[in-house]
Amino acid sequence: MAESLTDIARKLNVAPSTISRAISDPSKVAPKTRAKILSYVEKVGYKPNLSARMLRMQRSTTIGIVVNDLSDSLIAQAANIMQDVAFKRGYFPVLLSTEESRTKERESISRLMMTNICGLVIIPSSATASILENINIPVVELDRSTNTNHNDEFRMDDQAAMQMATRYLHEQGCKHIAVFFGNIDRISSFKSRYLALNTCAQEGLTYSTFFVKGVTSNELTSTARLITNIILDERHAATASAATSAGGHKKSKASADHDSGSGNGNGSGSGISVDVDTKSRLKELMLPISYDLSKLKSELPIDGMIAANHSLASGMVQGFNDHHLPLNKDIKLFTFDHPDWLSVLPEDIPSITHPLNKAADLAMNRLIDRIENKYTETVEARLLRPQLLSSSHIEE
Amino acid sequence: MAESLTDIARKLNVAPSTISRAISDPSKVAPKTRAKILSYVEKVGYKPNLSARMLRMQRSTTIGIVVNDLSDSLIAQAANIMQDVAFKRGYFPVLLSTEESRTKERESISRLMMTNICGLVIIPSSATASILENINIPVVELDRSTNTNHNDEFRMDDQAAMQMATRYLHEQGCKHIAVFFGNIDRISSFKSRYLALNTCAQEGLTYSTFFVKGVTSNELTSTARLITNIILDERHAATASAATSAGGHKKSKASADHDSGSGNGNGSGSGISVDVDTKSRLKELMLPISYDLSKLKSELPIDGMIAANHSLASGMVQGFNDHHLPLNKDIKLFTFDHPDWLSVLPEDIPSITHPLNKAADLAMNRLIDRIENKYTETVEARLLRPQLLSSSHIEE
DNA sequence: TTGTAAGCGTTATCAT
DNA sequence: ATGATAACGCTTACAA
Repeated sequence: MAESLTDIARKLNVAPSTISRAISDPSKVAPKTRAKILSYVEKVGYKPNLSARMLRMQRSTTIGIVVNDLSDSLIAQAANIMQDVAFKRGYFPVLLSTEESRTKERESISRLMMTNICGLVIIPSSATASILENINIPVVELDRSTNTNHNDEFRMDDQAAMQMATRYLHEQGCKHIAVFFGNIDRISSFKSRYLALNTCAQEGLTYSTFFVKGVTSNELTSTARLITNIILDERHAATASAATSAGGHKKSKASADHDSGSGNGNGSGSGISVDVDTKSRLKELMLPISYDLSKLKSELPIDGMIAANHSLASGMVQGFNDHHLPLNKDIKLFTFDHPDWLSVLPEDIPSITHPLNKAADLAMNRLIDRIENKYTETVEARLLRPQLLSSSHIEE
Repeated sequence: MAESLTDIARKLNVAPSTISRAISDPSKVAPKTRAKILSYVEKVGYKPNLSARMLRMQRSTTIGIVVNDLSDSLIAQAANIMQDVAFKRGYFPVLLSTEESRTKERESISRLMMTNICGLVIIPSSATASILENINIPVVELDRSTNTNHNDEFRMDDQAAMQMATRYLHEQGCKHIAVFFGNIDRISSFKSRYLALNTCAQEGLTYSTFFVKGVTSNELTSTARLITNIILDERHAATASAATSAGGHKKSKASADHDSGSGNGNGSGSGISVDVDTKSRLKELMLPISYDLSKLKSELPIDGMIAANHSLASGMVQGFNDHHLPLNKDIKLFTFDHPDWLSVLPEDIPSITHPLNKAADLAMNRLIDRIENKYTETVEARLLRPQLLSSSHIEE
């Protein structure tokens, strides 16, 4: 068994309190005894019992970090940074991932509260507000918002980001842009990005919004892929009908599944086929926010696509690969989040860097400032400016 | 403040011990009082103080999980799985990431010990063995090994994996394969994969091994990229000189294009004049394990490349992109780990799936079995069979 | 400067 | 079936 403070006190013939002082407040003990104690403590590798200390002091140095999805490398990096900051400032971070599950979120927070955490950084979901209702420790919201204005918040300036995205595509000469979102009712960042779109009127630019079904990152990706395939099919059908529609093009894996059902139906020339079939298929893939398919087939074919996060972007890219279409040629792509895998693509995809690392740093530092009462202003929602990353647009 | 058990006892006019029993051992209390207590407890949302409980019971249900790199999505997924298993079996997982830093590893483990963890799953480094020396709780090693035979171990069967890799490339008609490793002295999986290579003699197949410098994933990637660029330069120079057979040292100009055009690769500097220069540059990029450059320039040009993990693979792919070379055409690529980003590439790269998720599940379950004395056999090193993933090789 | 003693919130062992 | 009591290891007045 590990030695306790009292054990050591007996061994050295001093009072337990002396040992305690020697460790925590060296000035309050005679240098000589202090040296004796510390050397012995060092020798036997004494580790104070944190449970006892926390119980006695009625406070802990444990900070909870609750994130939505650790498999997301952006989030994982942010988590790392927060752990670092916490460590450096003398706190002990406890990291939990909810996988976008409310049940898990509830369990995790509940369990964290039992362990006497002294603060919490959380990437909230729409369920978080009610879970946090009776919590009386400092909380900081990262990346998303509960919209309660109860806590400090650090996240990207979605409006600025969307502005950059649309302006960029506008400059590239795009006319009609498809924008992919996830569930805007569940995830605040999708919502704010969607709302931002309304402020992004660019001359001669129109948008089609797609609300992709799915909760997890993987679900978003595969659904986005399917939708992209449908869009590319549509486009192909449209251009092909202008010329002669010569059978189907070559597709691989994923597009094969969804095609098997429709089998290109009544294809055989005759302008734009699809219609009913495509419509119903699209409906299945999207959230029940009405989308007017006719937009998709307006005179202006889609020549730009924006993914509101990197999971959606991954699906888009896979869709283009399925069609053996080069990225950024006929249709310009643009993605939020600047995911790692961009570096491995043969073509550049312009992107908005998500300043999540910076936000994470600020969030953890703010939390600790709150804990230590070094920051006592009213709550603040800090929006971090994103950055446009693109080989053909190095300004900013 | 949160209510304590004693507070509740006072409110209900019962002894604290009765409350405690009502919660933890319902059979030991009268159904009537039990109901009264539980309903009240429910109402006020009583949360037991875990510090006090741990202090009293001299044990905890906290399990430490120490991983090397959370930004690695494979690792992050494994961490998730372990957290799940732990939760489901009534334990509380605490996740920490070391970023391959020994200091952090030491700190993390030390801190975990103070919090009274009852078990530990760790992805060990070469420093772990000494850190764990005086630990007397169950430990399970995941993915890598301390080679101490003190703990249960769950990881991939590296030998089988390397066999699959080389056999596959052999079947594809490769003759001379470059194999990229990281630091084999620091990371056991690199070592075992390297050692496995010796058992992989395939008829008419030769290997050149590259030990890539770097600790973090990013470092490995960027160094691997540079080395790949050099290899491709060499190859280009070789074929060019063969074609013109100008029997001279004209190769230097060959690589000029990609250097200027390759965008953000942190500049491989000015034109490449092979031999001396290349040799010294290669040396800088690789660990001081002697490598005979002449092999690289033997009659057999490299026609296959194996990356011993996905960070190295990422660098390779970027190298090919820098040269605007299609993957898998003249040089077949092969990677360990089956990283996510493969799905986003236009070309398939065959890969070995790392059965880390399975291993993580087994590891956490074994740990808890040890904690609960449900498993008392001597330590076991379980090697999990990897799987070959390739579009042109669906067997296995 | 150091020792003494009380108490943090639990649970286990007794006694009732 | 329940209540009283001690103890887990530590910190912190307060006393010496």
